[in-house]
Amino acid sequence: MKELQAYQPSDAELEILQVLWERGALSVREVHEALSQEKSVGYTTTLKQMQRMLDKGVLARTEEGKVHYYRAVVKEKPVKRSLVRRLMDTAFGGSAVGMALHLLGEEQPSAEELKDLEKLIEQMKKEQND
Amino acid sequence: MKELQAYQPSDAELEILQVLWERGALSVREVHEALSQEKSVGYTTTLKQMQRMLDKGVLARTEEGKVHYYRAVVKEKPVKRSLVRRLMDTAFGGSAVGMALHLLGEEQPSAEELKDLEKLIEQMKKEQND
DNA sequence: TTGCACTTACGACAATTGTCGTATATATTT
DNA sequence: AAATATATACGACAATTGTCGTAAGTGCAA
Repeated sequence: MKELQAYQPSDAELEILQVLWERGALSVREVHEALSQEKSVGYTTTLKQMQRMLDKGVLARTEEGKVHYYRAVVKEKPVKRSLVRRLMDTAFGGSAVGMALHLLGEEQPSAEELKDLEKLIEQMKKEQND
Repeated sequence: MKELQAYQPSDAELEILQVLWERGALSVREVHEALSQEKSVGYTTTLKQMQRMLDKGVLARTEEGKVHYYRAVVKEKPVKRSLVRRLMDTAFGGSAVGMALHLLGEEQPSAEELKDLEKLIEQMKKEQND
């Protein structure tokens, strides 16, 4: 049985969510400023995207004077999980390890990161023997 | 400087590519049969997708009687790499390890897979000291 | 030679996306 | 109160996607 299809944000939506997940409730202006650091885009473009996300129920907002403050309704973890899962399913035959190997093969992790990885693996080995 | 945007197949396109990467040059019928195992979709839908991919230069074909045989022009590795990278950049701040950790935290790998992972990590540790 | 059976070619459609321009409403400043 | 900023609301557009229906071509079987 396939999962009910989870919410899959588009690229532009994900960028906006990313900002809101990190910084909480923000005005369109604030989100727009944040996005502008990364790319060039019109204010009304960001506004429109956020309004559409509001319609979809992905964002919620509260009004304060003439400014509207938006916040993410969808949770970061599950959304990212579903994004990763889709790619994992179509491109890596559903194998998390396969995808992880592919990822790790791409770049040299720092000593710090290697330690995290080893710790995780240790833990997984232990769980294996339960 | 950002990379030139690489080809990013849509979901349906990726499914088709997946079949062709695995099995080489196939007729539309054959691809359609393969896809039908996974989901319900009309023959002409698959045909249309493949024709569009031909237009884009993503696929190439040779005619043989009335049947056309299609093959992938784009390479599996780079395409997957770019797909993973996009998600990694937008959802995991560009950290491969961050994404890998997220992935591995999701499911219990088999003993076999754990071994692969450990081997990879050993290798990376060695490279670190070069 | 007629006519299935099967293939490709084409066109159409609705939904989604990314982008804006323009209009309107509302504060804030003179 | 009038003018100036600044926010939001709305509508539009082109491109992409996923899906088909229908037409037209081709070759083999009866």
